[in-house]
Amino acid sequence: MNKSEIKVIAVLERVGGFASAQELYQLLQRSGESIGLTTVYRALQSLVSDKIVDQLRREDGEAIYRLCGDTHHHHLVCKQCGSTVEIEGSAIERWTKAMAEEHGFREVGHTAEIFGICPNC
Amino acid sequence: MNKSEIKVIAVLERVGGFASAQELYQLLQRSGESIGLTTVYRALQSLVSDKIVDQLRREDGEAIYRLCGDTHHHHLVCKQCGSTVEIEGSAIERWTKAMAEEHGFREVGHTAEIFGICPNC
DNA sequence: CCTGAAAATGACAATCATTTTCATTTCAGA
DNA sequence: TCTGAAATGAAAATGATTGTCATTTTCAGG
Ligand SMILES: [Zn+2]
Ligand SMILES: [Zn+2]
Ligand SMILES: [Zn+2]
Ligand SMILES: [Zn+2]
Repeated sequence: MNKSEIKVIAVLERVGGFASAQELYQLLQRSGESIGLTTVYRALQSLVSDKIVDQLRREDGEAIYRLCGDTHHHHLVCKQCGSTVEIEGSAIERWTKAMAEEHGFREVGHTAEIFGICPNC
Repeated sequence: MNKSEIKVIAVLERVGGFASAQELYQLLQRSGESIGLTTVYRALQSLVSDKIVDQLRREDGEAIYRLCGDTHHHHLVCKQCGSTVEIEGSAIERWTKAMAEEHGFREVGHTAEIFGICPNC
């Protein structure tokens, strides 16, 4: 965990939700931090692989990031405005286990995401 | 529904699942069709807005497309050798519906994939 | 304090999917 | 046949993301 990653975490805390790398870069610039765009990207990559931030995609394909809670969860994402809800996924956990057992797979993990249009849109 | 859109639908039928615009373009070229990449993109845009084709995003942000109404299934993928098994996902369908209803989302779809290590590896 | 190796940084260039431009071709209808 | 709107596609532009590489910072051992 280096200096840049700390700065990125701090700005993500201020944002309190999803933001793109470019947006985070702008925010850091405006708040007087000296940090390059490349470094913002690198810090985000590192934080994602350490599971400290979540990465998703806007409808246009741009990556967006936010601090992630530590509990395992899944996402319900609005296709229009990008707002997300963290949802309960015990059904998926059971499904994963059942399918893995049925086909003899070990060390299984899964990805699951629901997308649709939210009540506000 | 013009000539290009028909060609794109035909190749999507042959593919039988998700494919990117670039992949569809390659396939059309190889099968001797004369069609430009720009036109493939335009046809896909039009088909998406007519709800004939579903659009979503790969993990890297590239857009992928499939015909609506394809028989829907999920994949169990080996992390080592890449072999895949198509698996049944009615549990996921129910989960999707329940979560969407609970949060007031409309027009929902989902992605779900299990990865692990297969019996041969 | 030094000192040098390793890690971090950031300006800049490269990549690549997607969109825009614009000149040309098609083609339905008068 | 004539005409204009729609379709087409090559080429250029766009924009997020990644790669490169020279420079700077960090820091453990002497
Ligand atoms: Zn999360
Ligand atoms: Zn919404
Ligand atoms: Zn395997
Ligand atoms: Zn399903």
